Amino acid sequence: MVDCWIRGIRLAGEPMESNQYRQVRIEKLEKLKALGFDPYPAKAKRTHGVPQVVAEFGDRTPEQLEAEPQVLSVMGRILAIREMGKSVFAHIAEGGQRLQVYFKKNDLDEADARFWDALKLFDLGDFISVTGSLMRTKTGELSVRAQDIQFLTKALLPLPEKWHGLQDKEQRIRQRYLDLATNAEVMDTFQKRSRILATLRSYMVSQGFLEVETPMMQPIPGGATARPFVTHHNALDIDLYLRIAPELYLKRLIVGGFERVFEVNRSFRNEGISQRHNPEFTMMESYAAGDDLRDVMRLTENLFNTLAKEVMGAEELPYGELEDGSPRMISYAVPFRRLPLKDAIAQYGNIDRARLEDPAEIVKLAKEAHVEDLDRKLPGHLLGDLFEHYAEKQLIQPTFITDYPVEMSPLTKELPDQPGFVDRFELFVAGMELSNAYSELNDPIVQLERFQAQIAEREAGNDEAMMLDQDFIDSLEHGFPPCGGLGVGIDRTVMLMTNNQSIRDVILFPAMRPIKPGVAEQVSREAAE
RNA sequence: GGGCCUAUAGCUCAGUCGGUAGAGCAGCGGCCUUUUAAGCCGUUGGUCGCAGGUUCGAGUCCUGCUGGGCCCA
Repeated sequence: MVDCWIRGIRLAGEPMESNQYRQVRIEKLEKLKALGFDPYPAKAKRTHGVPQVVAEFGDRTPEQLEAEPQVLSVMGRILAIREMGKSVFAHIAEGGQRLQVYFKKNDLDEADARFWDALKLFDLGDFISVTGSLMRTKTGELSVRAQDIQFLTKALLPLPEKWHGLQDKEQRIRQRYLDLATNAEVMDTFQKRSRILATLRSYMVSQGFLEVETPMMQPIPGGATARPFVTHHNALDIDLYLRIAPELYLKRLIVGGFERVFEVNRSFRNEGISQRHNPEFTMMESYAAGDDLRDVMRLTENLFNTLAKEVMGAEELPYGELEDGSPRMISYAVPFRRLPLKDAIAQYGNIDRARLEDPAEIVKLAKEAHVEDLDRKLPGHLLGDLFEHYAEKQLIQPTFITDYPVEMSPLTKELPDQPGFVDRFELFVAGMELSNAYSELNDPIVQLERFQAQIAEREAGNDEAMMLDQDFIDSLEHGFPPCGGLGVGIDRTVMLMTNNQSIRDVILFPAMRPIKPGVAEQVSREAAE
């Protein structure tokens, strides 16, 4: 059978390399057993985690460690072993941090030399727990001087190279565990991602929002213009769509009387994969009754400012490089710049602002910009295309783009003084759309008209246009108060904060093509039987 | 969808003009009781992504396929 991988998971195939490494390690495993070690015990002896040891004792001097001995037990995966006759140095890692262990033959307990013999059976990748006192070597490195060893797990397959780590981009994603185990900056990115999410949640809660959960499988996908994934519920015998946004359900909660809610979870869009797009991605959406777009802007800029300061420790963070190779700095100082969409096109496209008021001129400009599907699109759509073409990539410092055409925004309240345009912003940073927010449309009659315009678009061939959700309209008819809604792309936020240029660097298991599609189908069929 | 690049040992990478497949790390056998990309001596390990073609001879040239990366509409 051939190997078959889906999103990094090997579904079926030959046993992993039956090579010399595996064979040798199985023999060592047997020898460990013969010495009386359980190669896979259930519980590790541990008084401290490695990060904890580094944090608590990292600044102790050799004298302090001698005057006040710290005896502790730590567990970790062996990442390096340096044998020196009757001394052995090793680095163990846990939680993304390393600690040196010093095994000196005379220091080890057990007169029968069991530990010393076992040491020779350790491989890179094995887990051990070590008990001993903290010391500093003569080069000053904090180390555990081992007296007692507990063997925890035998690894049968080798880790990637210790110095370069795993480089092959494909393999790093398909076998993310090896990437995490050997590339410290990868572990760091994902630890920061976790802290960003925790900080985001506490910030939203501090602003009076309640976290809620709404369906990820929806009978009518809504809240965005995108092609959905379809799945099937057997017992109900209905097709369901993986949600493209939680919006319409969160709004129902506002109708129900929740005042401020937010949700952080995955949405799914059946579109291409790129450096900035993964078919499933994480979004935070929030709805605040009584707020308008100005309130949402303040919420948003303070959110990013808080993330930068609390997680990364600075208001100004590097993202990518300038042409001369120096880091490009992004400032999250508030307030962020505000710029209406048409002004952005005029400014960055070097276009006479007056032309953007004339539909015929807009079509002409769109032709010059080589916009696709020109005849199918309304002037409002073309403005969106022109913005993408001329302005988007140049919006480096955080900028709220405002005053969007209504055609691009079926769920947003119209601006009273600007017919055809709505009270919406998108936040751009480093040329990326980070966030999208509306003064929510709460007039059920206008909302129904907007849906009908969407249906007309769908019939004209735009399969990303919205479907009619009558229950959502019904909910609006029961009274939906003025409301400020916000969506924040979490993956892209993590990219910015951690200075990663690809969304795949901030998603643990991004979508990937199976290596053998034919076999994948066969395997899943067999599994289903 | 189009263009460019890429796939060689478990990992990181060389491989010249087409002429017997290489190094470092890792592994294995030794030496070494404060090393840290430890060092020293010896040594195992290859379906050169897959399938064709050209050639006396292909890792190398050509075609197709597959996976991955980058750029463009």
